Formats: sequence, structure tokens, C-alpha cells
Amino acid sequence: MAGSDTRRRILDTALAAFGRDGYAATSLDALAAELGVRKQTILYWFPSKLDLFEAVVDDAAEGLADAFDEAATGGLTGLDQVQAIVDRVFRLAVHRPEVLGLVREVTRPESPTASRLGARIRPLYDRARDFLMREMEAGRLRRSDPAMLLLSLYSAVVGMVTELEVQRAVGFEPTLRSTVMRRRELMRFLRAALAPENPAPAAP
Amino acid sequence: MAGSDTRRRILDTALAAFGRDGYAATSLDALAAELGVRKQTILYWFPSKLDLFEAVVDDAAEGLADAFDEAATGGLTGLDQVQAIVDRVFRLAVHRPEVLGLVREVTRPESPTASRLGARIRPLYDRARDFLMREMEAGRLRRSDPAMLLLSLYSAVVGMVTELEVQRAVGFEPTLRSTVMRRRELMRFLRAALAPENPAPAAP
DNA sequence: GGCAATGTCTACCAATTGGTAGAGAATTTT
DNA sequence: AAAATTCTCTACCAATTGGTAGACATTGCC
Repeated sequence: MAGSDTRRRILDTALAAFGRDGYAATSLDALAAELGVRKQTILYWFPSKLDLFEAVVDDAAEGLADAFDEAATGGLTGLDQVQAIVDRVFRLAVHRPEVLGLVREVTRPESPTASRLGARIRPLYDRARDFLMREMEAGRLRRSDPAMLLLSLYSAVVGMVTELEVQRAVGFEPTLRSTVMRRRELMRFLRAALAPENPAPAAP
Repeated sequence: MAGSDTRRRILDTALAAFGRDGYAATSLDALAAELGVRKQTILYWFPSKLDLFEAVVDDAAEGLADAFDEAATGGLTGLDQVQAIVDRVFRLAVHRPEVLGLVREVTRPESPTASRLGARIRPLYDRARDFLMREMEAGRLRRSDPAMLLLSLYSAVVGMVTELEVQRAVGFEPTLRSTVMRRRELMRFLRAALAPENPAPAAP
């Protein structure tokens, strides 16, 4: 079955293209050219452009969920767990920036499937909120509204990772080293914001 | 001169459309229909779609600069100044969300004018960095790399403001009250991250 | 070998895209 | 009032868009 390999390749290339250029700016012809295949082959595997997009979103959501799973199964707590997840997201951003581009695309108000990624992400969101609540009650994180806090975290992390181009525009050339620095600075930022006001069991 | 009024209307409507739907997904015909005018009228005022987009970006950058100016002329210092700017950005986001949508659009890698808004924003960026450095040296803000910190702030603020749809997708219906809460939570977040470790002149 | 299913292709198509050419009002200038 | 300028329009156009119809090849099965 060489065919389902084609399907896989289409999904991957489409993810990259949608994430990089957005839904509207990605044409099936361009996509096909990039794949070395005819547009009709794409339409054979996915009946319409929208269908393709939805499949891509589902695929990306699955990948995201896996990444979070991987970062969340170490049995860590408090800021260490937060750090593990931030690290994981950064790794994802470095070698698959399109995924975060897709998140960005799909969260536009006008997006053809604004609700789709949302629904797929919902379980992750619930898990994260539960985690934050638990850690707050255990005094390992500063107490505040977990839902709001989660949005702040999301914004800070995704924003920071995605807005590479702003940095470029502002004269901050992104290098490997600057990426490392960016992550470190973000963690400083998060630690400062999340650390409990009275570090429970330690002395100053 | 009723004409330059037309020009103004085109700019405003185009800003809304580009900010909402993105460059590629906005057609001149649709824009013209929204304006109650023919596409050729748009092309009379702006020789091409790209020219229109650049004019819109310049216009938006000017508006942003004004907003920041307004928030930065109160002679405030430290966290109070940061708070004033966050408040201003939120106000902008509430009654002109398209502006932030445009920022988002223009900061895509593939954006036809990724560098344009950047160049227009550069002076603001420099001013903000100088401000942060000054405040850090005066001990009114926690000491760290101002450039990185600024990116964190940018990400957190713009991210939080822009990602309304994520919140919606996740079941967090945005209301006026939730906007107020969001701003408050963001300020808590920022204060925690920015406040100096040893509050200079006060006793614990 | 025949046959059916699978997968990719060529050949089109109607609709939409950004853009050109230039006619015809309306307004201003002389 | 005539002429020139400013503005918006109608009429097209070539290129690109997502999508359909169906031919042609390849594969596994009997």
C-alpha cells in the first residue's frame, strides 16, 4: 500500500503549508507541486480543501497531545512540571514550527474550523487546569484563578515561540543561542509569576 | 473633497478586513462590496492590493504609536507605567480588535510586509527598552535582559488579547466582565514577574 | 490470464482573483 | 460657460482557484 504513504506525505506537507502561509494563501496546486504530484491526487485522498484542512488540524492536535503527554508523565510537580512542558513546547517549536503556526491560524475568528482544534485540545486544557489547581492547593504554586492563569501561560509561551518574526523585524536575529536565551528568560518570567509567595518548606 | 473621505473609509474598512480575515482571504471585491463601492474605486486610491495593505499597515502603526504615546506621557514609573500601557492596549483591543489582528497578520513569516510594521514599530520598541533599563537601574523593576523581557511582555499582552478565540473554543465565553478579569489576571502575572525581588524602600 | 480495486493521471470547467482601459459624472478652475 | 481635474463607474481580461469526469496504469486475487 504505497497509497497511504501518499496520504501521510500530503498531511505533513499540508500542515507545513497551512501553518506557514495560512489556509487561504495555500492553494492545492502549490501544495501538489511541492509534493511532486497532481492536485487531483490530493483531492482523491481528501474530497475537498476544507476536508484536508480538518484532517490536518486533527493530526496536529494529536501530535500536540502526544507532546504534552510525554512531558507530563514524569511525575513532576509544581514549577518543575511547568518547566518540563515549556521545554517540550520549545522543542516542538524548534523542529516543527508549522504546528504552532497552525495553532495560530486555527485560532483566528474567521478560521473555517475555529472550534475544531478547540474541541480536540479541550481534554488537554482540562488536565492542565486540574494540575494547576492541585499544585495551588498543595502550596507549590501561587494561588490564583487557574483558568485565567492557564490562558496567561498559553499566551506567554505560544506568543513567545510564535512571534519569531517580530523579533526579526525588531532586529533581534533568531539564532540557536537566542532561542535558548529566550526559553531561559521565559522560564525566569514564569517562575517569578508562579512561585508561591511564601516558599513553603525552605528558609530564606 | 469627498474623495479623501472615500480614501479614509477604504483604509478603515480594509484594516478591519485584513485584521479579521488576513491578507490572502480578503478580496478587493468583497472589500468594495462592504464599502458600497466598486473595486475600481479602491484601485483608484491604491494602485494595487499590496499598496493598499502597506498603507493600512502604516496607518495602524501610527495609531499604535499614538496609543502608546498617550499612555507614556503621564510621567509614571515602574509598574505603574507598565500598568498604564497594558490598560491602554486592552482598551484598544476592546474597541478595535482588528488592529491587533493586523499585528498578528503582519508578523507571519510569509507576510508580504513582515518588515514594514517592524520598521514602523522600531522607535516604540527602543523607547520601551530604554524605559525598562532605566527602571531596572533605579531598582523599580526586577533586573533582567530588557530586550528579552520586552518580548515576554509583548507575547503575554498581545497573546492574551488576541487569543480570544482560543478562550471561546475552550468554553470561556468572553464577556465584558471576563475581559476585566483577564486584564487583572495579566497584571497580577506581570507584577509578580516584574516586581523587584527586594522592594527597595519599604520594610517587609 | 482475467478482473476488480486502488491510485494517479490528463482534460476540462465555472467562478473568482487582481488588474487595465476608458467612458461618464461631478466639481473646480479659468 | 468652457475646460480641466477629480472621482467613480462599466466593460473586459488573463490567470488562478477549487472541483468534476473519466482515462490509464498498477496491483493483488481467482
